[in-house]
Amino acid sequence: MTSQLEAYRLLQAGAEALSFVEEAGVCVDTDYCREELVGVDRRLFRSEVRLKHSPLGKAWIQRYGSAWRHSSVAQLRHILYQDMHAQPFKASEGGSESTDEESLRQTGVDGVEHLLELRRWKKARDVLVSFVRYATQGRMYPSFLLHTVATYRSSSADPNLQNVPHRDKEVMDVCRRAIKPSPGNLLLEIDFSGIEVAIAACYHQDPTMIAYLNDTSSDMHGDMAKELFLLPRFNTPYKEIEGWYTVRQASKNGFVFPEFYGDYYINCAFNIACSWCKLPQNGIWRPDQGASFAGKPLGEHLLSRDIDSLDAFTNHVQRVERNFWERRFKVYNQWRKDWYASYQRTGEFEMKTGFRCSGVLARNQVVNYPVQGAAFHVLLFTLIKLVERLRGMQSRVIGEIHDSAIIDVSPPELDRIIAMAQEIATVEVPREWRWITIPLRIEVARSAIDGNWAEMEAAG
DNA sequence: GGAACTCGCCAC
DNA sequence: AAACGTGGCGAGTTCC
Repeated sequence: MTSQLEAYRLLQAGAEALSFVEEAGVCVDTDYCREELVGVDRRLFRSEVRLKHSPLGKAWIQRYGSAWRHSSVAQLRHILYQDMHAQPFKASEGGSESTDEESLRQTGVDGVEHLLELRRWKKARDVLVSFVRYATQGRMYPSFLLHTVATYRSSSADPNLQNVPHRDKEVMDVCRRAIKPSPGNLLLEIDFSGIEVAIAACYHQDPTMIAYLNDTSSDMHGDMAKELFLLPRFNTPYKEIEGWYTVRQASKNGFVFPEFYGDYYINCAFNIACSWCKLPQNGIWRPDQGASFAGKPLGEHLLSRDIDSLDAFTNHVQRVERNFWERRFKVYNQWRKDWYASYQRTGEFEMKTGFRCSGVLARNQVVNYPVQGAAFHVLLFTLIKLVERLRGMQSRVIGEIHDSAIIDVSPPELDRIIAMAQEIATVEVPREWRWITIPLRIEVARSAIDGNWAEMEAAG
């Protein structure tokens, strides 16, 4: 078992390595930011005009006049739930009626789509403005901290380089085009794929999970997708069927990962029904909408197996969940129970990397912290070694996002750095930590020379 | 005029 | 029994 002293040494070396990362800084194209802000502002203006002329906007201005602010959730709450008598869909953390994206869509009020569009581009605007604000002579210097997070992960600030938009393709493009390699260089991103799932397996040693992780031809998310959506058998491989990727993603992001984090079937069923099947709308189960698979909407696949309501789907997901934890991954499930019981007895637990957690923690925290923390420590170890070995070279590690490192690479050094990263991740990490019993894999992506962070291609 | 709070939302 | 884990940040708002 790794000792607390080793944990301390990892933090010490990590802090030193990250100080070099901070010193290197990130190249940012402020001319691009300023130009792009013109277009973003134009989008914002157009959406604001549309909102003003919608029923929602009219009601808003009628009550607040020139004091109306589309960014004021307090005003919005009043308009939606008092003046327009919309049905609150859920409460926020503090107990008031929520005005988040899901809640706005659920109201069905005419005009919320313009407000959501405003929020989307406001986010992009905030990112570009912060880049301009933090840039000095074409570089900015985000902080990477190791002492702020309960799980012993890192955080980033001023600006936060760990939450630059990615999933929304359009917004991602606008924001990440601003981040560049140094002149003549390229950006390289080294990413540990599925690291949290692999690290979790090092704790629970579930044979079914280990088999999935060792057999690259198996596909856990694909198997779960078939079960979740009751997909029929086909003569052709699933991956050749239209919509397979979407269905698999729905299963992964709507069921498997939420279950790993501690969510449960009622939420999963509802989210999948809303986000992927576009169900239920106004309480009516409409199987003809949403993502489709083999030319048929997912709702129809479900209907053909007698799932004709949200209740029926929820019951089905409950059965899938039982099968998931009580049969498929029962050893994993037993580990969660034992791990939590041990915490309840002792009031503390220790991560595989030697970090100790104590205090009043909820069950989900107790189960998640050791995985989240140790997974990050694998990245931190890799980053420390990379920073060490890049001394005397031209390339610099310039950032880190929990399971990936970003490097500003001088082209002649590219192949050497990729080989270095492969060696560290797949040989040196498991040699340092014998408890790593699952093979670790990295994915490498690169930009063009003088490219940007929005246009990354697989490399290595 | 600033501290502290809530809310929404981006990342992993 | 409980019910998605960890952060940072901007805007609005309230309080002192």
